[in-house]
Amino acid sequence: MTQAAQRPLRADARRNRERVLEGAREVFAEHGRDAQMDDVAKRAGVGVGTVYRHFPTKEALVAALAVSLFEKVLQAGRDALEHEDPWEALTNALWTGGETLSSDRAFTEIVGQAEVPFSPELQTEMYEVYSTLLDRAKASGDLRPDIVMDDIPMFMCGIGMATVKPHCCPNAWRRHLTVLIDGLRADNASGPLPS
Amino acid sequence: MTQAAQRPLRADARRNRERVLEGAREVFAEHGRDAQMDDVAKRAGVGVGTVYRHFPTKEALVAALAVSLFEKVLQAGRDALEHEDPWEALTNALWTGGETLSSDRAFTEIVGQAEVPFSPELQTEMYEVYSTLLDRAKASGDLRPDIVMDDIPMFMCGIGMATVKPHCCPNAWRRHLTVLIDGLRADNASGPLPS
Amino acid sequence: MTQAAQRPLRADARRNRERVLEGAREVFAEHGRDAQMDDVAKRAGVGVGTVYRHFPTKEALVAALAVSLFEKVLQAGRDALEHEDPWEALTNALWTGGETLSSDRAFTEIVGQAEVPFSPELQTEMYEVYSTLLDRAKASGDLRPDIVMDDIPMFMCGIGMATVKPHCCPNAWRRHLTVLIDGLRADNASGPLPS
Amino acid sequence: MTQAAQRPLRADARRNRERVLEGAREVFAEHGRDAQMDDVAKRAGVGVGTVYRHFPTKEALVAALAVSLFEKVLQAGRDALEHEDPWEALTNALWTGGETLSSDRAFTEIVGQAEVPFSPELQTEMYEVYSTLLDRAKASGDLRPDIVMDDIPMFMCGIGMATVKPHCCPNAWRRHLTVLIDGLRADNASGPLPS
DNA sequence: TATGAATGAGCATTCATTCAT
DNA sequence: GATGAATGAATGCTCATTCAT
Repeated sequence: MTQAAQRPLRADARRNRERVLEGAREVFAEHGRDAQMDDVAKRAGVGVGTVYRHFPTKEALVAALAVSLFEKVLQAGRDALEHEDPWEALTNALWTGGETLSSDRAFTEIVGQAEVPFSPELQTEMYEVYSTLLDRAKASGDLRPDIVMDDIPMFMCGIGMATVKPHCCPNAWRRHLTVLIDGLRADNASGPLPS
Repeated sequence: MTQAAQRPLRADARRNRERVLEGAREVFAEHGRDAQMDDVAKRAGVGVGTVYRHFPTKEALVAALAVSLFEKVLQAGRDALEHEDPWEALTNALWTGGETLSSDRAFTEIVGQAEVPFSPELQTEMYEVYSTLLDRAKASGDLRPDIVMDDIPMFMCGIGMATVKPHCCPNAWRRHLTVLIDGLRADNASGPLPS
Repeated sequence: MTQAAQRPLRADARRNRERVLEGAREVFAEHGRDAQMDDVAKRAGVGVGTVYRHFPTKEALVAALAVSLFEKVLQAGRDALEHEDPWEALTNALWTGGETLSSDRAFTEIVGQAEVPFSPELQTEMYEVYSTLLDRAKASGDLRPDIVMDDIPMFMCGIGMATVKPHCCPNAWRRHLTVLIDGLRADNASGPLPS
Repeated sequence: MTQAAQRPLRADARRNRERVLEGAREVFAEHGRDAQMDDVAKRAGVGVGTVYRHFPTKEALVAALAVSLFEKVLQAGRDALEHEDPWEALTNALWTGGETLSSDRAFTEIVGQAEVPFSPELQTEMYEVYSTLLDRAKASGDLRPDIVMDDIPMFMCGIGMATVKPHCCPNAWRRHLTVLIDGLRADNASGPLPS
């Protein structure tokens, strides 16, 4: 009942929340983290007040944006787990994740800043999914054995960086990732990674 | 004599300029490009006016910082040209350049933003030096033949990114570069780079 | 209805705009163009931000002030056109305009500086109204025939100047204008004006 | 002796003082009271320190400028006393004073600001000279009898104002003064001045 | 004594956030 | 709830003045 009474409102609110997030994505992609809340509101077609109703601070809005991207990368990992071949699975995750990141300048800006708070659940699942991918690829002998979970975001950020530079060809990140993946192969390792 | 009479003033001013640059380097490294001019002044132990005497705007100060790093990377390239072995030369340049970049969060912040105006001379020399390094390494068959000059800054930025993430171990960028370099070897190329 | 629903906001904003203009008028009258935006805000009883919402820069605020006075002077001219007697009409315009100018030190400050941008429409109407006044008074033989439109602001500024000098009696400008008007009579012309 | 020993220095210093004043005159004429001390120094070909050696504050420098003009106007009055004809004498003073003022935008700017402190001696002599001119012209029946000493600076400022407006013809102030002088004639007075 | 580099209070302007409508 | 006008702390920059050389 209460549910029934509230649903219309919630649908409205949810739609608004989405519009704000979408507007924020666009505006942050264009202007980086210097984008202004007023511009987000304008792009979303709502008043600033509405932005603040859904996200208490600018920081919270940025965090929400980060989470939404984080989740896409996580999903890329989950999907990749389906692949039989461990190396195929890992590289698939990296390519899909790269695609996501490269399409969103905001992400790099955001992750470039410290302290983006992802929920423990999200982090745990991320850790588990990607650890599994890494472990399998190590077990099959395809992946350098000393790669660790913490190296992954670092690689991903490199990709994001490739996206930011405006003079690069749109494939820049793909070149970057190609080299990186070749470097990840166990066979190609010139030696152990510094620890 | 006239020289001796003039030098003290200039020496003082030059010293102050250095102090400002050094202070700026520290402050920007700590707070990124949001660092405040007043803080730069405080760190340098001078008044804000002095900062502005040497650098007309915040933008100019940041640019000066970028140039000073750019020149270090260029120097790394020049030095590397001395090496007999082409592959040795290239990787040496990358390692030395990486060392420079990784020690300075500001650089990544700066390069992450578009429009850093380096002088044409600087850019030209940079291009020539690194092109030579690449060409030699390609000629000797060590480097993937389809690597181009434009890929270099992209790789470097990836390194910078590795430095920014605060939770990474101090060797993070070295792990990144190790993988990258292994991926650059002609022998390890799984295929051509997307163009 | 929709009107009624929207008006309150606009009415509020408009009221605030007026308060800002009024505050600015007072503060600029007191401190000249060196008056500070914060003081304008304080006098208007609003935050600085509100001042800036209505006038994007200090310059724009000053210009708005100038326009508002300019319009009063124009209105003085329009009203004067009603008078039958051409000389009566002209002197009336001058007296009324003088009254306006003398009450506002800011205007003199502003006009004393070059480059006050009045809209072409405003300037055109000003020109037409005062030219008519002059032509009529010349035609009736009351006014010196070689007076031209460009002389008018000059005379007016003289009045403004009389107002600025703080040691003058409040009637100073009236003494000034009295002499001036007597000098404008065709009968009193000792010779042609230098061109 | 001490005198003899100091004179060379004084000559130097006096020359510098003049250079500063001259530079200030030029710079204030160009940029009005917003002119900067550094610019004055540059124009005078000296360091700022030297400007400050001769004039303790910007205010003092501006005052000195005002005094120098004030003295020219005073001199114009003194010279005019030589004329036999009282009306000739008065108008001559006005024309010569006008010439001086009109050549110096700075003066208007300066006098436009309140509180320019002239020495009592200067003020007294000014008062005496011009009062004499006025009294003689009243006695001969040429000048409106209710003109008082305080009206003079006001008229002069009107002239200064005519000079400031950049779009006016160079003779603008002469037109203004012509009208004014015609208005000063006793015969042309339409009535008493408001008091 | 002259110089001009250094100083820092002061001011215009911005923008995240609040709150009356 | 939604709106956008209002708020004011924060920040880049200026310029009169000081002082080490």
